[in-house]
Amino acid sequence: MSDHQEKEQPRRRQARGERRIAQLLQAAASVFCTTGYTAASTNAIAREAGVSPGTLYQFFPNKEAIAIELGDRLMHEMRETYGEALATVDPATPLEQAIETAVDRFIEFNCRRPEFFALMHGPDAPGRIAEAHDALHATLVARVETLLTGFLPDTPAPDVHRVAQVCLGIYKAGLELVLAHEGAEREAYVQELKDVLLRYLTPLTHVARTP
Amino acid sequence: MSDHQEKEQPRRRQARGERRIAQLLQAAASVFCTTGYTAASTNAIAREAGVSPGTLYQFFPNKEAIAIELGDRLMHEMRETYGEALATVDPATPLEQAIETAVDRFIEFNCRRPEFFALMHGPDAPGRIAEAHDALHATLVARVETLLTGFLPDTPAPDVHRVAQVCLGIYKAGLELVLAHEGAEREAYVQELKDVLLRYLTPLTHVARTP
DNA sequence: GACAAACGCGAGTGGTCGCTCGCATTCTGA
DNA sequence: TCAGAATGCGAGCGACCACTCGCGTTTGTC
Repeated sequence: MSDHQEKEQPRRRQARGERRIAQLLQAAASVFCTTGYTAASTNAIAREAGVSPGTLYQFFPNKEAIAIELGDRLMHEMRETYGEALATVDPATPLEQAIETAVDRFIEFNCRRPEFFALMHGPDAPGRIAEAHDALHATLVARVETLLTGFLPDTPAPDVHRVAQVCLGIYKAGLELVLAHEGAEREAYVQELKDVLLRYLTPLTHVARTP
Repeated sequence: MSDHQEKEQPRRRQARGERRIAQLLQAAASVFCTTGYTAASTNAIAREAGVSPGTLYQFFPNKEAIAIELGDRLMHEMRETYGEALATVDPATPLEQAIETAVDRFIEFNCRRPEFFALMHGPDAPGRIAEAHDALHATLVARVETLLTGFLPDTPAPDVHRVAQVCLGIYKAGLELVLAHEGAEREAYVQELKDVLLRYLTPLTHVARTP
């Protein structure tokens, strides 16, 4: 039991290889973004990156691994950029400001990296990607739940869970509308999204506020 | 210019043929529902229907035509069941009741025919299906807009348009949650959906209500 | 400079899918 | 009864896709 090397020993990479990987991931992001994961062909990704199919498979064992690595890097960039974006809000701040901050941050990230939405909310997701998606969703639900618990202290847990799910659904729907528009129109949809969430949640806090 | 027959002269069908078509469409609905349009293979549809691939192509010229015909029948059934579901609401009825009725009707239909959601909100849609989807969406937006105009008489048209889009986005998000749950939990999500819409729209009517 | 390893290529392989074709069977109408 | 049309079959065709392989090129190391 001493010699089982679980997975690939990571091949020694030259600087050129790392550059190629970044290039390929950028091409993959572009292709995934326009065609979705399933419809994207590895040949198309290689062509977009200006390399041959064989070169692509020098750095990724299969198509899924490309999406996995891209997803991992996006997730890492997200955490790096915002830290625990939602965790910094404490119940002392008004609900309106909490929504404002959270929505602005996530919208900004999704506008800057549209491939994140394409990968995560895309309909076609093979094994590991679907897992990653579910994991992220579960994390977000849990985070929103703890946040909501601060605002709705007397609401029973199952209800909080449901409200969190609804909030994320609303956010996703709003994000789609936001990404589909530009400039001033986009800003207007962002504001609508905030309004929807605020008006949905405000009455819940009032009900819970009992002396 | 007298003899160009634009499209197919509809072949004379026997009763057996009509039965096969219904059988194939039901199989297609099942397969589309579980795998989505693109991932669904015509062979799988034929197998599900218990016939050979050749038989399938006796009745449909290609894979897209299957989805088109299925979509058409679903649309027809929807109109037949609910008539102009949203048109029957007049501004005299309270907003709450209007939302109640519209949401209940559409939710019921989508629960009874889940393939409708799979076809319409599925990510993969080739030419004509995407067109049908866009047409349906445009119709719904227009309908919701006229409804909203009754409740928000003083709101400018672009704002009404945006609000209608947001309402449909919320509905779609809610529908996904509803379809993902069963029984009492499902009912709870239906109620949340109604609450979201009502709370989102109510302040708009108050603002517009000027003496 | 020499050797090995990493990089790069693109034709090729196996598999799947949409769809066809030749032929057999069943039904319709006279 | 019988010709012709509709129905039914399933092996197979062409296209495409994920992925491989053999071989040539570049890079790091001594």
